[in-house]
Amino acid sequence: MTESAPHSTGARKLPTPVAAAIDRAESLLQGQGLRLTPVRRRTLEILLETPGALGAYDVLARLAADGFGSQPPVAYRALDFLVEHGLVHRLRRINAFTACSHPGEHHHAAFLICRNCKRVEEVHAEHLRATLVSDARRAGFEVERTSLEASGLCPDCREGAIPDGAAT
Amino acid sequence: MTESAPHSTGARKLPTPVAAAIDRAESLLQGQGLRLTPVRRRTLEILLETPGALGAYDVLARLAADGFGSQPPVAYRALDFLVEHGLVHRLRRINAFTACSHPGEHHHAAFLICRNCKRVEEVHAEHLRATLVSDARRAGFEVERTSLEASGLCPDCREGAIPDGAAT
DNA sequence: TGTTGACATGTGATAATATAACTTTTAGGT
DNA sequence: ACCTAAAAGTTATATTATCACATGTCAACA
Ligand SMILES: [Zn+2]
Ligand SMILES: [Zn+2]
Ligand SMILES: [Zn+2]
Ligand SMILES: [Zn+2]
Repeated sequence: MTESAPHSTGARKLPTPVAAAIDRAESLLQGQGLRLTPVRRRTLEILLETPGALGAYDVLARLAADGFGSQPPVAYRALDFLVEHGLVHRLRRINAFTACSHPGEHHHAAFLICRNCKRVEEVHAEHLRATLVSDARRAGFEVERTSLEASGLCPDCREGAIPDGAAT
Repeated sequence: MTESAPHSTGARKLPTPVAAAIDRAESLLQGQGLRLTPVRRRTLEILLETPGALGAYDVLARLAADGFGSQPPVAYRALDFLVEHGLVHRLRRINAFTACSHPGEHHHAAFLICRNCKRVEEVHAEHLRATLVSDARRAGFEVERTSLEASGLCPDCREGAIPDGAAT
């Protein structure tokens, strides 16, 4: 129900990147006694198949089209689960979700969101996070979670791009 | 309509911190040919009077109570204007707004948001921003705006605090 | 094997956040 | 006084997110 990407090599055993990511996700979860149920699996696939980020309702529409429930909690529950277990990230600047590009590595990431084509790049941000945590500690504040996001223009969109608009 | 904070010294000329901030804001705007109209002024006051952050609808309710319009665009327009001109920051993790604590200095800030008491601390983040911008440039991405936010526990809330919950 | 309990899913209703489109008012310049 | 542009008001609607409760699935185990 989710095949695509034929190869020029006769080899048709090679899993697509999406399938590989799903397998990896499944192992990760099983190692923690958690289940990648059908809705969750399909939700992750949907995000993996998408270059940019998707809103919860975009995900929901695709899930419903595949025969899953069509009410918001269906999408939000799957998304929340995947976020909680590090397979998906939530982008607060744009109220959207994107598949993690290196799951299972217990990482902290920052996100570069193209305002033109909506593509999202996940970059490592251990150092950013560490700096923020230590700045915070200096103020007596104990950091639990962070949102490190930037919007701007991706490499492909930098030419012929419209200026900008409002503030930070 | 917005007085409070009596002093023990007989001096009653000293402006409150809020009034001072309003004056500063007004000068800053006038210097750019912009107007701090009544709704905008009151909106800024409301945020300045609040230790934490307020949602747009909280602001709206207060504005309406003061005789301004009671429909969402009234609040959103004032808030957007203030954000655009650096007097207010928008917190995307919590869909809320907070007065800038050092306006007019063309700064980039990060925000520490207490999940317990909702208080918000604004910290300088020129270095964080610079790091992110340069990490991004290395990926060919041109940063225009950033959201650097953390949630956790403020100094006052660290004792007797409930553990935590979900993921980043 | 049947019961039970935890987890997962489905659904309807509603809350919370945000914007669009249009009208009226206001502040300033001529 | 008249005109114009910006601001404020208002109605309606779009978008995002959660609550509450019913139903289904599955494995532990009596
Ligand atoms: Zn990731
Ligand atoms: Zn782009
Ligand atoms: Zn500030
Ligand atoms: Zn606190």
